[in-house]
Amino acid sequence: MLLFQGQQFVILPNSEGSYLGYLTRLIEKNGGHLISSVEDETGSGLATIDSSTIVLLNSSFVDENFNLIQENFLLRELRPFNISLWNFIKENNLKCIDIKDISIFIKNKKFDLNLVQLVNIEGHSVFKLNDGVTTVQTIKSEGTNNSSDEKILESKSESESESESESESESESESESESESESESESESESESESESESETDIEIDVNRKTKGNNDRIVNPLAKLARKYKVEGDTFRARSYNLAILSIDKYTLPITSGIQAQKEIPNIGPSIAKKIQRILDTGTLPGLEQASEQFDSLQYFSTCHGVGSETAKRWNSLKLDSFKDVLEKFPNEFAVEWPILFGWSYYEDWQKKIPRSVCAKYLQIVEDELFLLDPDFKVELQGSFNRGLPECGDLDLLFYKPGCDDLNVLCRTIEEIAIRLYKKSFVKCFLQLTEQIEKVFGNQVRERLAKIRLTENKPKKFNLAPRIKKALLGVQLQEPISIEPHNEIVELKDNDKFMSLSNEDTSKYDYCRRMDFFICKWSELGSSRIHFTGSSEYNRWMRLKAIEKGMKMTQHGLFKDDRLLESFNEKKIFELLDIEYVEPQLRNQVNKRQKK
DNA sequence: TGGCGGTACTG
DNA sequence: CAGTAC
DNA sequence: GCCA
Repeated sequence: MLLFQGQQFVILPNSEGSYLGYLTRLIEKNGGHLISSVEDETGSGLATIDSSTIVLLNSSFVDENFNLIQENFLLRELRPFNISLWNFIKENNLKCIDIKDISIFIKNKKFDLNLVQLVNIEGHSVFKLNDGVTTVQTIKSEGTNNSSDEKILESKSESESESESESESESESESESESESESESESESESESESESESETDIEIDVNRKTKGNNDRIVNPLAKLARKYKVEGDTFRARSYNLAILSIDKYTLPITSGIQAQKEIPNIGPSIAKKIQRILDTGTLPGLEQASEQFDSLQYFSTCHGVGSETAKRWNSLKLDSFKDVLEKFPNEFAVEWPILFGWSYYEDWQKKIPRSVCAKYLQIVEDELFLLDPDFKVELQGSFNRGLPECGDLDLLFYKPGCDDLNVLCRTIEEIAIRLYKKSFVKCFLQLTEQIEKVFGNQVRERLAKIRLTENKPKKFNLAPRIKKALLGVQLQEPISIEPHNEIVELKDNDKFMSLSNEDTSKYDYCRRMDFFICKWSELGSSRIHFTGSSEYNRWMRLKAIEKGMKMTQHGLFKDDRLLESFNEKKIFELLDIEYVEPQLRNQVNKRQKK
């Protein structure tokens, strides 16, 4: 008698991509029947599902207390026709388990649901915010079926798990006091954030800001200045300009004079006010045009991973205008910092945004490999994905293991995972070296060096880190993805194309992506999640709050006088800082109205 | 006038 | 230490 | 660059 004989399973959000191949084969080998996702829109596939079907949930949607998390993300990964499947599951109370728990049955050689913890999928919508308002914030990526989305999401959430119930309840108590303090601006109604979520661009990337509003002719020159200062390495000045721009965007009235702007808009001081007046008078700013040539040069170089403002300025002042130029005139510039070679090789790929629907595929691959290595380990997508953005610049993966604070185990694991995935050709390159990584990857570094004829100068002596707390990688899917990113990028000059490792076939979109592995101790899960979810602006703002209160906030926790106050419980950290807890989706920009 | 987030990795 | 990146 |  086979283990899963006669038992039906369905994998959510999907089992496609063959990355779950290992598990599906395992199940089928043991006599289980796997319902492939319902592939037609008629819903007829539902007929094959009955109340005894077991739902296998992708582990990234299950938290340590076996509650469903990130239901909105789950729904987004489901195809439109599978939304009804999800409805069916909820209505009929189908049993859900974490897909990783399949291993428990295998281990015990027994299929018995008592062996595992069922996942609680009721009443755990992330749309439940602290203020008790059910926020249906739909991210406007592919808006095919918003209506059905919302219907499901309105399921109210009274049954909270006890683990978070205390923090919930007390933040509720003070929520009403603040409701009137901020009247007009953006927060008013959530539905509105869907229609113009464009305003929530990251502070770094207002390059692609849309033209809107009267104040745009003022903002554009300022944005240019911000980018200019950024590539010049004057980050504080650049940041000031960006903050000013965000403030102008929030200011709904037309700007008629510099003085007015300085008086009424925050983050605008005498200098920017003067520039605004100049723009109002003449339509532009002096110096922008003639500076643009230098700007192009600096931008061209510093777009490459590993090249920052200082290197870019140095190369620019040496009158170099391409990487090849640098190579020919100053070959030693490359002899030392080999990661730059990969930045050069994937120059264009690494600028391409990743549609969030694709991100899940990348996660899946890592998850499957991690499961084989240690099924107790967890990995989560952080960064812009976690904040719900429709496109991500890179993928930030946070690894941890419940109960494990051992840095050696954690470091070793991400290193091993990365190496295994390199052998499977998913990982294309590493940006640091350890002894182990050098063994498999060293030759490719040497190959890149040989490509620019530097092999002789620097035989094969690399600095090897004893262990790595984070792994910076380039990764690539085997099968092309049929979704095209559409952001603008800085193009590699023809002279420099000979180093490119991008796929020649531009009809396929299997770009190389930047992926970062991070680890955190179990005891630091909360502060790490805050840190890696970002955004960077949000982190800055939060850490500033900590400073104001005489505390210090890092990815390792919240401290006062070097004493740890809290690092595990995310909500508690917010509480200690007197900040209202907000879901990751609302951390794309700083929310001016913190309460209490 | 000093401060601007705090940490990890490389050479 | 400076430089770069997260 | 702006702000405390």
